[in-house]
Amino acid sequence: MLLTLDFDSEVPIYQQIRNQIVVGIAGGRLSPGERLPATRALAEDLGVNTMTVSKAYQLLRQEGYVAADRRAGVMVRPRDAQVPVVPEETVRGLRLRLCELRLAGLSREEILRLCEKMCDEEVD
Amino acid sequence: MLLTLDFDSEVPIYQQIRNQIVVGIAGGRLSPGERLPATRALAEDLGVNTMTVSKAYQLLRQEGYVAADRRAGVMVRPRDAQVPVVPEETVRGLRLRLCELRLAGLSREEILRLCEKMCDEEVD
DNA sequence: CTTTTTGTATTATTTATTATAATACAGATA
DNA sequence: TATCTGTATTATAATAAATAATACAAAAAG
Repeated sequence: MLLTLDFDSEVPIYQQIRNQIVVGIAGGRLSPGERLPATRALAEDLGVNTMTVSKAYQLLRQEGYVAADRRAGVMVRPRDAQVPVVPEETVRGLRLRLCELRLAGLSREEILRLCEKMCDEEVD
Repeated sequence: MLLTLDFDSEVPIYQQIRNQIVVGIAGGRLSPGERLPATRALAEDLGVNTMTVSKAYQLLRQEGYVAADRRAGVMVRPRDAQVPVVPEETVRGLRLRLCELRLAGLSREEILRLCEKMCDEEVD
């Protein structure tokens, strides 16, 4: 998994890391059970502080996307362990983006086609 | 238009104001050409600083969602003045939310149904 | 047993962002 | 003239984000 950071972005680094890992898992580029890079290794790789990566990992753990094991590091949550709750922020965020697309002039059908396309990107 | 602020949220207040106005425009609760509340009035109404509202308005203006006129205040962008460019952040944000729904266990069809429902909320 | 690696906690510091407060100004309106 | 409009200004406070250096417990490898 290749992570690309945008240091000019308003989005905090730890959030960028968290977001890209979420997209990576959903897209199948990170498989259930697969190990994520060690905190220090990823930090050095990205050129950021150890605690910044740690904060991203803790966030992912809290949200149930990964499981942190002291012995084996951080790994992608196995397929059987489901997270049934849909965060309210996810729903609100989705609505916001759909509204933005609407106001950018896209039709209902164009928007839904885009959503379909994105859903199909997620091959696992 | 009723704005509801969450002061405990991680999302900045000016961003919350901006987001809710965007959703309000797309949902037809704010019509093209309609005037938004005066900066000071909305600030007092929400119990926040004048500049916080001003920052939200400036953001909306930069993004092309509203037009600020010194004489008449801030109004929703008329229907004819289109904004053809889809912000990269919008696309990235949409993908992220779809991925989160996927990882929350929703099927492709459930997600698309949700998107359809949200698109139909936007009645204008 | 020693060394290494794991995530993470700690403490301090720096920087950037966010929000507020009190004024003020230009332009338009009544 | 007085009163709106958005916004610029300056200062200040509070919070968040990121870094730095160190440390600790737990597990694995040598």
